[in-house]
Amino acid sequence: MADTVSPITEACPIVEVLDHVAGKWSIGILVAAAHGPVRFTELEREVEGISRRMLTLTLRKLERDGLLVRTVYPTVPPRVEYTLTGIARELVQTLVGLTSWAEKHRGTIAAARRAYDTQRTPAGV
Amino acid sequence: MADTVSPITEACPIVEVLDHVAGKWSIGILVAAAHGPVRFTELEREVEGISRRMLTLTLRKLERDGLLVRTVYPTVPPRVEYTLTGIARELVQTLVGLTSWAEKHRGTIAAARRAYDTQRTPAGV
DNA sequence: CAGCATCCCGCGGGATACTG
DNA sequence: CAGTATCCCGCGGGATGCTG
Repeated sequence: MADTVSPITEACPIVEVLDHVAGKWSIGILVAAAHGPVRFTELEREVEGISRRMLTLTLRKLERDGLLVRTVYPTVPPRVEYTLTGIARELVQTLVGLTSWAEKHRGTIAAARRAYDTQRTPAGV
Repeated sequence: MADTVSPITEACPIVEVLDHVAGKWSIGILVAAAHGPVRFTELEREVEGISRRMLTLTLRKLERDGLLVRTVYPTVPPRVEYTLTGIARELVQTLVGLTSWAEKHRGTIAAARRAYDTQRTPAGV
Protein backbone atom coordinates (compact mmCIF):
# COMPACT_ATOMS: atom_id res chain seq x y z
CA MET A 1 0.00 0.00 0.00
CA ALA A 2 2.92 2.31 0.58
CA ASP A 3 5.00 0.89 -2.22
CA THR A 4 4.43 3.63 -4.75
CA VAL A 5 5.15 6.98 -3.23
CA SER A 6 2.77 9.48 -4.77
CA PRO A 7 2.24 13.15 -3.93
CA ILE A 8 -0.93 12.16 -2.14
CA THR A 9 0.53 9.39 -0.04
CA GLU A 10 3.29 11.79 0.88
CA ALA A 11 0.91 14.45 2.01
CA CYS A 12 -1.44 11.85 3.47
CA PRO A 13 0.17 9.69 6.14
CA ILE A 14 -3.14 7.97 6.64
CA VAL A 15 -1.76 5.43 4.28
CA GLU A 16 0.96 4.75 6.79
CA VAL A 17 -1.51 4.23 9.58
CA LEU A 18 -3.48 1.85 7.51
CA ASP A 19 -0.34 -0.06 6.76
CA HIS A 20 0.29 -0.65 10.43
CA VAL A 21 -3.30 -1.43 11.05
CA ALA A 22 -4.05 -3.20 7.79
CA GLY A 23 -5.00 -6.80 7.53
CA LYS A 24 -8.15 -8.46 8.62
CA TRP A 25 -7.27 -8.79 12.29
CA SER A 26 -4.95 -6.02 13.50
CA ILE A 27 -7.60 -3.74 14.93
CA GLY A 28 -9.52 -6.58 16.51
CA ILE A 29 -6.37 -7.68 18.29
CA LEU A 30 -5.51 -4.18 19.42
CA VAL A 31 -8.98 -3.70 20.82
CA ALA A 32 -8.99 -7.10 22.49
CA ALA A 33 -5.58 -6.43 24.02
CA ALA A 34 -6.58 -2.98 25.20
CA HIS A 35 -8.03 -4.18 28.49
CA GLY A 36 -4.68 -5.20 29.87
CA PRO A 37 -1.98 -7.83 29.44
CA VAL A 38 -3.50 -10.69 27.55
CA ARG A 39 -2.29 -14.18 26.73
CA PHE A 40 -2.09 -15.85 23.36
CA THR A 41 -4.96 -18.23 23.96
CA GLU A 42 -7.10 -15.47 25.39
CA LEU A 43 -6.71 -13.55 22.19
CA GLU A 44 -7.48 -16.63 20.19
CA ARG A 45 -10.79 -16.85 22.00
CA GLU A 46 -11.65 -13.16 22.10
CA VAL A 47 -10.87 -12.36 18.51
CA GLU A 48 -13.41 -14.77 17.21
CA GLY A 49 -12.81 -16.39 13.90
CA ILE A 50 -9.07 -15.79 13.80
CA SER A 51 -6.80 -18.69 12.97
CA ARG A 52 -3.73 -19.51 15.01
CA ARG A 53 -1.59 -18.66 12.06
CA MET A 54 -3.02 -15.21 11.50
CA LEU A 55 -2.97 -14.47 15.20
CA THR A 56 0.73 -15.20 15.32
CA LEU A 57 1.54 -13.29 12.16
CA THR A 58 -0.48 -10.25 13.17
CA LEU A 59 0.97 -10.22 16.67
CA ARG A 60 4.47 -10.26 15.19
CA LYS A 61 3.63 -7.41 12.88
CA LEU A 62 2.17 -5.31 15.68
CA GLU A 63 5.15 -6.09 17.87
CA ARG A 64 7.51 -5.07 15.10
CA ASP A 65 5.72 -1.76 14.72
CA GLY A 66 6.11 -1.14 18.42
CA LEU A 67 2.40 -1.30 19.09
CA LEU A 68 2.56 -4.41 21.22
CA VAL A 69 5.03 -5.70 23.77
CA ARG A 70 5.56 -9.42 24.00
CA THR A 71 6.58 -10.78 27.37
CA VAL A 72 7.65 -14.39 27.75
CA TYR A 73 7.63 -16.05 31.15
CA PRO A 74 10.00 -19.01 30.91
CA THR A 75 7.73 -21.43 32.72
CA VAL A 76 6.40 -24.82 31.79
CA PRO A 77 4.08 -24.64 30.03
CA PRO A 78 5.17 -21.34 28.52
CA ARG A 79 3.26 -18.19 29.29
CA VAL A 80 3.29 -15.23 26.92
CA GLU A 81 1.60 -11.92 27.48
CA TYR A 82 0.90 -9.09 25.08
CA THR A 83 0.50 -5.50 26.20
CA LEU A 84 -0.34 -2.38 24.26
CA THR A 85 2.33 0.29 24.15
CA GLY A 86 1.56 3.91 24.76
CA ILE A 87 1.28 4.80 21.11
CA ALA A 88 -1.00 1.84 20.50
CA ARG A 89 -3.22 3.05 23.28
CA GLU A 90 -3.33 6.45 21.65
CA LEU A 91 -4.20 4.80 18.38
CA VAL A 92 -7.06 2.89 19.92
CA GLN A 93 -8.29 6.14 21.41
CA THR A 94 -8.21 7.74 18.01
CA LEU A 95 -10.14 4.87 16.51
CA VAL A 96 -13.03 5.79 18.77
CA GLY A 97 -13.66 8.73 16.46
CA LEU A 98 -14.08 6.32 13.61
CA THR A 99 -16.36 4.16 15.68
CA SER A 100 -18.60 7.08 16.44
CA TRP A 101 -18.77 7.96 12.79
CA ALA A 102 -19.73 4.41 11.89
CA GLU A 103 -22.41 4.17 14.53
CA LYS A 104 -23.79 7.54 13.65
CA HIS A 105 -24.12 6.82 9.96
CA ARG A 106 -24.51 3.09 9.64
CA GLY A 107 -28.21 3.47 8.98
CA THR A 108 -27.68 6.12 6.35
CA ILE A 109 -25.09 4.05 4.61
CA ALA A 110 -27.20 0.92 4.63
CA ALA A 111 -30.07 2.92 3.16
CA ALA A 112 -27.80 4.40 0.50
CA ARG A 113 -26.73 0.92 -0.49
CA ARG A 114 -30.24 -0.36 -0.76
CA ALA A 115 -31.27 2.65 -2.81
CA TYR A 116 -28.31 2.20 -5.11
CA ASP A 117 -28.92 -1.50 -5.55
CA THR A 118 -32.63 -1.05 -6.15
CA GLN A 119 -31.93 1.61 -8.71
CA ARG A 120 -29.51 -0.59 -10.61
CA THR A 121 -31.86 -3.57 -10.45
CA PRO A 122 -35.30 -2.09 -11.18
CA ALA A 123 -36.98 -5.25 -12.43
CA GLY A 124 -36.63 -8.44 -10.45
CA VAL A 125 -33.37 -9.61 -11.99
CA MET B 1 -14.09 -8.49 6.45
CA ALA B 2 -17.55 -8.29 7.89
CA ASP B 3 -18.60 -11.72 6.73
CA THR B 4 -18.27 -13.53 10.02
CA VAL B 5 -20.11 -11.69 12.73
CA SER B 6 -18.18 -12.12 15.93
CA PRO B 7 -18.80 -10.58 19.34
CA ILE B 8 -15.94 -8.22 18.70
CA THR B 9 -17.02 -7.08 15.27
CA GLU B 10 -20.46 -6.50 16.73
CA ALA B 11 -19.14 -4.35 19.51
CA CYS B 12 -16.55 -2.79 17.22
CA PRO B 13 -18.09 -1.06 14.20
CA ILE B 14 -14.64 0.02 13.18
CA VAL B 15 -14.75 -3.04 11.01
CA GLU B 16 -17.66 -1.48 9.21
CA VAL B 17 -15.81 1.74 8.61
CA LEU B 18 -12.87 -0.10 7.23
CA ASP B 19 -15.17 -1.96 4.92
CA HIS B 20 -16.38 1.26 3.39
CA VAL B 21 -12.93 2.66 3.26
CA ALA B 22 -11.07 -0.54 2.47
CA GLY B 23 -9.15 -1.10 -0.68
CA LYS B 24 -5.99 0.49 -1.81
CA TRP B 25 -7.54 3.68 -3.17
CA SER B 26 -10.72 4.67 -1.30
CA ILE B 27 -9.14 7.12 1.08
CA GLY B 28 -6.94 8.64 -1.56
CA ILE B 29 -9.97 9.31 -3.68
CA LEU B 30 -11.97 10.74 -0.79
CA VAL B 31 -9.15 13.09 0.07
CA ALA B 32 -8.61 14.09 -3.53
CA ALA B 33 -12.31 14.73 -3.98
CA ALA B 34 -12.57 16.71 -0.76
CA HIS B 35 -11.62 20.02 -2.33
CA GLY B 36 -14.82 20.25 -4.32
CA PRO B 37 -16.53 18.66 -7.31
CA VAL B 38 -13.93 16.82 -9.27
CA ARG B 39 -13.95 15.14 -12.65
CA PHE B 40 -12.95 11.61 -13.52
CA THR B 41 -9.76 12.55 -15.28
CA GLU B 42 -8.80 14.97 -12.53
CA LEU B 43 -8.97 12.12 -10.05
CA GLU B 44 -6.99 9.93 -12.37
CA ARG B 45 -4.22 12.49 -12.27
CA GLU B 46 -4.42 13.43 -8.60
CA VAL B 47 -4.56 9.95 -7.18
CA GLU B 48 -1.27 8.98 -8.65
CA GLY B 49 -0.67 5.40 -9.55
CA ILE B 50 -4.31 4.43 -9.80
CA SER B 51 -5.51 2.57 -12.85
CA ARG B 52 -8.61 3.54 -14.74
CA ARG B 53 -10.19 0.29 -13.73
CA MET B 54 -9.65 0.72 -10.01
CA LEU B 55 -10.70 4.34 -10.16
CA THR B 56 -14.01 3.33 -11.67
CA LEU B 57 -14.57 0.43 -9.30
CA THR B 58 -13.71 2.44 -6.22
CA LEU B 59 -15.84 5.37 -7.30
CA ARG B 60 -18.79 3.02 -7.76
CA LYS B 61 -18.27 1.53 -4.33
CA LEU B 62 -18.06 4.92 -2.66
CA GLU B 63 -21.13 6.07 -4.54
CA ARG B 64 -23.01 2.99 -3.44
CA ASP B 65 -22.11 3.66 0.18
CA GLY B 66 -23.46 7.16 -0.16
CA LEU B 67 -20.07 8.77 0.32
CA LEU B 68 -19.88 10.22 -3.15
CA VAL B 69 -22.41 11.75 -5.50
CA ARG B 70 -21.98 11.20 -9.19
CA THR B 71 -23.32 13.91 -11.49
CA VAL B 72 -23.44 13.36 -15.23
CA TYR B 73 -23.74 16.28 -17.60
CA PRO B 74 -25.12 14.94 -20.86
CA THR B 75 -22.77 16.88 -23.07
CA VAL B 76 -20.39 15.81 -25.79
CA PRO B 77 -17.88 14.82 -24.71
CA PRO B 78 -19.44 13.62 -21.45
CA ARG B 79 -18.67 15.39 -18.22
CA VAL B 80 -18.97 13.64 -14.88
CA GLU B 81 -18.37 15.17 -11.50
CA TYR B 82 -17.94 13.57 -8.14
CA THR B 83 -18.76 15.32 -4.90
CA LEU B 84 -18.36 14.24 -1.30
CA THR B 85 -21.55 13.86 0.67
CA GLY B 86 -21.93 15.25 4.16
CA ILE B 87 -21.09 12.01 5.89
CA ALA B 88 -18.03 11.55 3.70
CA ARG B 89 -16.88 15.00 4.70
CA GLU B 90 -17.31 14.04 8.31
CA LEU B 91 -15.34 10.90 7.68
CA VAL B 92 -12.49 12.81 6.13
CA GLN B 93 -12.52 15.11 9.14
CA THR B 94 -12.29 12.13 11.43
CA LEU B 95 -9.38 10.74 9.49
CA VAL B 96 -7.42 13.80 10.47
CA GLY B 97 -7.08 12.27 13.92
CA LEU B 98 -5.43 9.28 12.38
CA THR B 99 -3.17 11.52 10.36
CA SER B 100 -2.02 13.30 13.46
CA TRP B 101 -1.30 10.02 15.16
CA ALA B 102 0.75 8.84 12.21
CA GLU B 103 2.74 12.04 11.96
CA LYS B 104 3.34 12.13 15.66
CA HIS B 105 4.65 8.60 15.90
CA ARG B 106 6.09 7.77 12.53
CA GLY B 107 9.59 8.19 13.87
CA THR B 108 8.94 6.00 16.87
CA ILE B 109 7.44 3.31 14.72
CA ALA B 110 10.26 3.36 12.23
CA ALA B 111 12.74 3.04 15.10
CA ALA B 112 10.77 0.17 16.60
CA ARG B 113 10.94 -1.63 13.30
CA ARG B 114 14.64 -1.17 12.91
CA ALA B 115 15.23 -2.34 16.47
CA TYR B 116 13.06 -5.38 15.90
CA ASP B 117 14.73 -6.27 12.65
CA THR B 118 18.22 -5.78 14.04
CA GLN B 119 17.39 -7.96 16.99
CA ARG B 120 16.12 -10.75 14.79
CA THR B 121 19.10 -10.47 12.45
CA PRO B 122 22.12 -10.11 14.74
CA ALA B 123 24.79 -11.31 12.32
CA GLY B 124 24.96 -9.79 8.87
CA VAL B 125 22.45 -12.08 7.19
C1' DC C 1 0.54 -23.28 25.84
C1' DA C 2 2.24 -20.91 22.12
C1' DG C 3 3.86 -21.23 18.41
C1' DC C 4 6.11 -22.48 13.18
C1' DA C 5 5.76 -24.91 8.49
C1' DT C 6 3.35 -26.31 4.46
C1' DC C 7 -0.26 -26.47 1.18
C1' DC C 8 -3.76 -24.23 -1.17
C1' DC C 9 -7.22 -21.06 -2.91
C1' DG C 10 -9.90 -16.71 -3.72
C1' DC C 11 -9.84 -12.11 -4.88
C1' DG C 12 -7.87 -7.56 -5.01
C1' DG C 13 -5.95 -5.27 -8.34
C1' DG C 14 -2.50 -4.34 -12.49
C1' DA C 15 -2.04 -4.27 -17.76
C1' DT C 16 -4.17 -3.91 -21.81
C1' DA C 17 -7.64 -3.21 -25.32
C1' DC C 18 -12.21 -1.65 -26.86
C1' DT C 19 -16.54 1.87 -26.82
C1' DG C 20 -20.66 5.56 -26.49
C1' DC D 1 -13.98 12.14 -21.74
C1' DA D 2 -15.41 8.49 -19.05
C1' DG D 3 -15.88 4.58 -18.86
C1' DT D 4 -16.32 -1.36 -19.70
C1' DA D 5 -14.38 -5.96 -20.62
C1' DT D 6 -10.87 -9.55 -20.35
C1' DC D 7 -6.84 -11.71 -18.89
C1' DC D 8 -3.69 -12.66 -15.44
C1' DC D 9 -0.91 -12.81 -11.26
C1' DG D 10 0.55 -12.08 -6.39
C1' DC D 11 -0.49 -12.43 -1.77
C1' DG D 12 -3.56 -12.34 2.13
C1' DG D 13 -5.23 -15.61 4.66
C1' DG D 14 -7.75 -20.35 5.77
C1' DA D 15 -6.93 -25.44 6.98
C1' DT D 16 -4.12 -28.64 8.76
C1' DG D 17 -0.31 -30.86 11.02
C1' DC D 18 4.07 -30.84 13.85
C1' DT D 19 7.03 -29.05 18.03
C1' DG D 20 9.69 -27.03 22.43
